[in-house]
Amino acid sequence: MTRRGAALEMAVLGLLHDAPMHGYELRKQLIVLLGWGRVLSYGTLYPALKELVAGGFLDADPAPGSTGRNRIVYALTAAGKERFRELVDETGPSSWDDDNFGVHFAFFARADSQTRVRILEGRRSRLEERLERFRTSLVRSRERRDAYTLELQRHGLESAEREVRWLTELIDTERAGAAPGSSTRQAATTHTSTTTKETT
Amino acid sequence: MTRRGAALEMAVLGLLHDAPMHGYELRKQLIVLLGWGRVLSYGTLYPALKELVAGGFLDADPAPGSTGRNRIVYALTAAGKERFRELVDETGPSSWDDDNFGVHFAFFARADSQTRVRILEGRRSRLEERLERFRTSLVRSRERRDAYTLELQRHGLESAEREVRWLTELIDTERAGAAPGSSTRQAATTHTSTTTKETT
DNA sequence: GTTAGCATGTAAGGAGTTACATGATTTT
DNA sequence: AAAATCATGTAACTCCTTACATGCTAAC
Repeated sequence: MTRRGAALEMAVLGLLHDAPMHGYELRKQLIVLLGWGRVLSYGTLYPALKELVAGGFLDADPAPGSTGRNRIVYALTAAGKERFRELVDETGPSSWDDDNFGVHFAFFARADSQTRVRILEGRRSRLEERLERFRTSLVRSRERRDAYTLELQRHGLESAEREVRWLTELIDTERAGAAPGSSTRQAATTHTSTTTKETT
Repeated sequence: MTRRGAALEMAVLGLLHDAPMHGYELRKQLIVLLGWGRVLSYGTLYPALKELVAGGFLDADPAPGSTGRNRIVYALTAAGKERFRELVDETGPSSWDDDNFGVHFAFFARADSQTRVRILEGRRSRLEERLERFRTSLVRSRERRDAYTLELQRHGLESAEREVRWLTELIDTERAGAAPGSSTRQAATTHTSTTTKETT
């Protein structure tokens, strides 16, 4: 029970809940799912899958499909679905960690409104705490800081404040009983039209 | 030569370049220096210091000062100053990594303008690459995504775009031969006045 | 005089990466 | 038939955290 990254566990279970997949495909989906610009490596994924199989959350079937190659298709077991539900319903500190918040958000559609609000609020207070501590330490030590250090801190502060405002908006929307992005914005695809160079 | 976190190494050398310090104090400074809301632990810091001493970059003096307690004050050696200079002048990919960029930026005042521009541009292209890949993958798979997934991705995209704009502004400022924050903005402390709730 | 905070360290382990090893399938 | 890319895995190593162990000093 080596506690293999809770975020990864939840993401894997959530994706396989939608549709069974083999590891290679799963990895690509995982990378897209969250802002994870970082590449999730096989050295992380395969051992994690192995453990989930050992724990009885996944079934591993040597794919009989398509061309009969050596792929292994993973699918959620009943225990896996139950485990995913537990994770989705979790509203403790672990759900608003830097690492876990993104995954929880990605599967918000599976949670009920109360859960969503609790997680969003938890996340917001965590950020506000950090912000507060940061501001105080800035005030305490403003001697001898050059323009670049100041700019770095100003930018950090601004980003964090923006994040807090984003969360506040989401909380308000949620309380009003609506889905995000339904009012003002066009959701995600305003840009995509230009710059479609395929430099792979 | 275990390659102990380049970011930590540079931050330690940079801070001790300004003023000798003992580990406990150093840790607090390190946490403030960057947006590091995360707590840098002693289990990371002390072994790192040990290694820098072993490498000849730091001198460790049992503090004879103040009350004669058991503190160890670290100071840069000549080799340490040289090493720091190397790190400051470095403009390769390592200088625009997620992990290292912040530290390099924090010590920008020590680098010359050319170095600064190179690092800023490197950082920007790295972010733009990521953005491009992200946008393409969004277009490729817009089926079956609920409002929350879309909102998460929209927000991620927006943050990254904002970051790129920030870098562009800095590059322009740098090319014009000015320091950041000198034109429009008031640098860092515009907020601090409101919201001073002390809910610890 | 005891609690809080200063100060230094070590051991174990968690969460991941890189590099390697291997082979099947598809594309050129 | 060669090259690309699909696909699965392991071993070694990195960087960091948590938890522990120790003792000194300041404040209440």
